[in-house]
Amino acid sequence: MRFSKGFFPTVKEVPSDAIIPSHQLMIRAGLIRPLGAGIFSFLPIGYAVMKNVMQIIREEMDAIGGQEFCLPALNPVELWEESDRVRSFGDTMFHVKNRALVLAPTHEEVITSIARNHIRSYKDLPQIWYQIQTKFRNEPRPKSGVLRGRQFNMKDSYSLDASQEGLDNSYDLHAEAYKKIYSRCGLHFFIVGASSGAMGGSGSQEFMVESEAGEDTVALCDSCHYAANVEVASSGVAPAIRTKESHAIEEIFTPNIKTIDQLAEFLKVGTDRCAKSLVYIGDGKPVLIFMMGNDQLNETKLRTALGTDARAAEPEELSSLTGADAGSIGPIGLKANFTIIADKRLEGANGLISGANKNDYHIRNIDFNRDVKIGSYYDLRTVEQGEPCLKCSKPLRIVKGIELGHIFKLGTKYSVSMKANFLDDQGKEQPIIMGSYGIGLERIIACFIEQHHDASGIIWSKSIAPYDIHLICVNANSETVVAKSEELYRMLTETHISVLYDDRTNVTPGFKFNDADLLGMPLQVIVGEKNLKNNQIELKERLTGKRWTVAVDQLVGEVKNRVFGS
RNA sequence: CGGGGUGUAGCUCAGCCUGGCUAGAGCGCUUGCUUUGGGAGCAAGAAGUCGUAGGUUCGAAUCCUAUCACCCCGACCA
Repeated sequence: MRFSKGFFPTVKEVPSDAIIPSHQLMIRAGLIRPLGAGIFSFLPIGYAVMKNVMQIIREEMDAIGGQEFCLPALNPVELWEESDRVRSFGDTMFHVKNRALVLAPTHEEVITSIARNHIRSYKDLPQIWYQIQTKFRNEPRPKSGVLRGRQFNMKDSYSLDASQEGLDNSYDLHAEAYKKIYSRCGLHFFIVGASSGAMGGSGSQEFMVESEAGEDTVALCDSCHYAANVEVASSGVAPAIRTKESHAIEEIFTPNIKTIDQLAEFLKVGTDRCAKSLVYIGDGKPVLIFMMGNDQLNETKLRTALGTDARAAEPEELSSLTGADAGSIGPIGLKANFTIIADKRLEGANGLISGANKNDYHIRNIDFNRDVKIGSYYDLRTVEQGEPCLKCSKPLRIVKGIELGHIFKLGTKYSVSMKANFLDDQGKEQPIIMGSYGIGLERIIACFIEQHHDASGIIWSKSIAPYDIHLICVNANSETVVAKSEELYRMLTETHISVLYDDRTNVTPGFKFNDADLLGMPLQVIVGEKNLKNNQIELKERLTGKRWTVAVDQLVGEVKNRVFGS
């Protein structure tokens, strides 16, 4: 493509409302333009990258036996009522005003509908069905450029199996395909165990990249590569000590002591001797939760432990249920009947200090085995930076991550609610066992740029670069330089190398060099007067900035090696 | 949905607090000449309903009210 004929709207100035590097560079290099909040146009160079990513995805999906569909984005709302997801998506789903239609945020329903109409027998299974298609989600707050948009492209696939083992196999195939896809795109990623959450099902993993712009928080071990969303992460942090002797409990006057830190300071003890009390309401019933010292309660873990949603109690509820305000609540002398649970770290501990359920008083020497009826101990705490890894004891890092993909073992949630059944080899009707697997295309591109850029611009990998090489005609006024540039453009193009050819006559060399660095093709071929006099052409590797020259007649061979070599 | 911020030329922004002549700058754009290895020089030129609507005033980009859009923080995020 000739630069002079193409549409490459590069901009020098950083757009004012782009904060993260990928957003700034995608606009500056002319990949995208915003149309509304969370809505972007992909311009030719951005779409070229998108198509390359799609190609990699298609190859890897086809390699595991996937079949590509193109499903409608417009769906009858009735379909979504069958799975009860009109309610569960709520305001996140776009509804069409003048028809009973919705814009699909994902496609489990459509897939299940096709399956129930056509899958009859276990002999029709397994199937892997995928598509690359636009999704619509009414995000309350779009942000970070294309990372969180209201309309975006997703590769979504669905596995249909006759057995749990079949699902496990389809799931593993996807996990392997996803690793290949991200690796081929040039992304540094990691895999985390995730909570299967409201999707239901038995297993789920997220593919993530580490990034300050991320919306998830992850505990990572750099040594053994343990990785988990903090919603589910655990560490090998030491439990509370149990001393040999358990002294009798004793009430102590602690005026105006509200926090664990104040309490530990006042009594000159470590925070690990303090049992922090939290009151939650789950299913309308009060729950008293004990955490060691300043450990933070993890509400996702609490929800899992209780098997129900729970909320923190209001201040008025605290005093009516316990007899004290926050800061003086404890296990002994409660007014109401509580379910009492505690973090595993406190299991069987004694010599603990906790509130007396009387303002300005605490109780010491509490023995959880002797003095408190603990319903159960659960892992309820939020892992913190530097705690030892559960597997290898090396310190954990807590980082922000961007979710690039998510794989789910759905099970029979949709096949049961939507009646997608098959006859097994006993002639018995069974619900199809499903899996669901998603990859965000825009996120791959934005995350790639987050990981591969410098002060001058983007640094594409060969695999997804919009063009293989950037050919620069430095001196557009020199007939010999222009003639040689034109000749090389023709020769390289004939060799099936995709060339972005900067043939502009009206800009200075510096302008072309800066555009080339901004656009970020892996290899630059620079045709200039000085080198051409010596029958030489200059090459520049974008990643390293390394420059070298080759003889004119060896140029095409050298470029071919670079582009097609490993 | 709560909190904060911003809307002035294609882009980045100044002017607003303290109302007052014909609304500015840099970059970009058009034309001509010069220039040509890291975002060129000179000259001439085009380009803005100051987000929108209403109000106050002799007079509003500027003050007031409403509204819309966008950005940031939070809530939310199968």
